[in-house]
Amino acid sequence: MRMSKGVEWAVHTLLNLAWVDHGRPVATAQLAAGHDLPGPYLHKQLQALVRAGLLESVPGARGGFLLARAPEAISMLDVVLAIEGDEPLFRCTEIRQCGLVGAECSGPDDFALPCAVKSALGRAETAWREALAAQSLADVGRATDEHAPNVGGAVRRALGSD
Amino acid sequence: MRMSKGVEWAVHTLLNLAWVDHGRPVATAQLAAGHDLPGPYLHKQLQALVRAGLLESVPGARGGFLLARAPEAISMLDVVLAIEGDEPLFRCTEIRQCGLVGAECSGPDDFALPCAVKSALGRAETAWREALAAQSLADVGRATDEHAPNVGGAVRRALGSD
DNA sequence: GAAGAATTACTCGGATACTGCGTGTCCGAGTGTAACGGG
DNA sequence: CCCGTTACACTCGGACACGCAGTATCCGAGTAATTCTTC
Repeated sequence: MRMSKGVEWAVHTLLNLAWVDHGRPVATAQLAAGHDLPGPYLHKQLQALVRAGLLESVPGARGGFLLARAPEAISMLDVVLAIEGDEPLFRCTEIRQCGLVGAECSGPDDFALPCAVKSALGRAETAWREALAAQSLADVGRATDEHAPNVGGAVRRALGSD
Repeated sequence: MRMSKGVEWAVHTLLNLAWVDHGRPVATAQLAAGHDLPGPYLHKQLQALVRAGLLESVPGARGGFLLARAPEAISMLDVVLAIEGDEPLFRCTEIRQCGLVGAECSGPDDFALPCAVKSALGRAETAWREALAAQSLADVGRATDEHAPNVGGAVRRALGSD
């Protein structure tokens, strides 16, 4: 149960696009070179971000990708769900109703309420999602600017020159 | 990034052991029949719970497994880590230091502090772990007893007869 | 010199192979039980 | 009748195949810029 590395790539790429911030789109090859990532695979992740509505794609010569919304309106949860999909971490298969134990539970209301295991794990997952939703791309960028003020300029030098 | 189904099996099996609660161990075949699970694979998960210190194994004839601690002392986090391993969901590969952007960041302190992306995702993971650690096996069992009082007796009838 | 059309080069988009982990299974080592024989 | 020994059956423990999702890659469709021709 480990998160796909595409999430890390997506967040850094979105941050780079927020830093560059000229009206022109940036091509996949430029974004990949920025962090030495395999271009075709990064391209696949960027497509997922477009489908999720986080990026705008510009086709044709001198095309590329640019942010579809302001960095304040993009949460970490949006990025994770765009890459990983919106399926829950824990999916209950209702084994409580199977086997000898399930057969012994003949009462009509024994399974009326949700499975307590599912509820317990679900509460933890809700806390995780809320913590992700509470942090925006702008927050992460601001934290980086405060801790390492040179990074923003480095991104503009590496990707801003066209 | 979905959780292994072994987690669901482990929690239900631990709950069943807590309900049965006679001093004698319960064999894998009995536990598997309780929820119609594939015995050999459940056995593999139970071994992981033994390695994590949640179960005691009793070898030999009429052997099996029994809880190593009281249900109040077993948290949902213990179970998840025992099955899934204690590696973090998000592992930072420090791509911020790679590629053109990393090369432009020549400042000595640009990478001194932790990556902001890692910190942001890590905060969410901490919230998830804390929510899991706050719920014990006894809590889940109590919730089931309140919602479906017949389940405990059903487990004892299905697994308690030896 | 300016306008229009054809060409060109570059980009995104989806469809296609490969690898690692989760899933499922099996057999051997070890131990407690039970039966058996002797005192 | 009681005790020691032997054989046994059952259990756990780790090692061995299979399938699917993540990983990595490629080529085709589409578009904007460019260039050439014509007026």
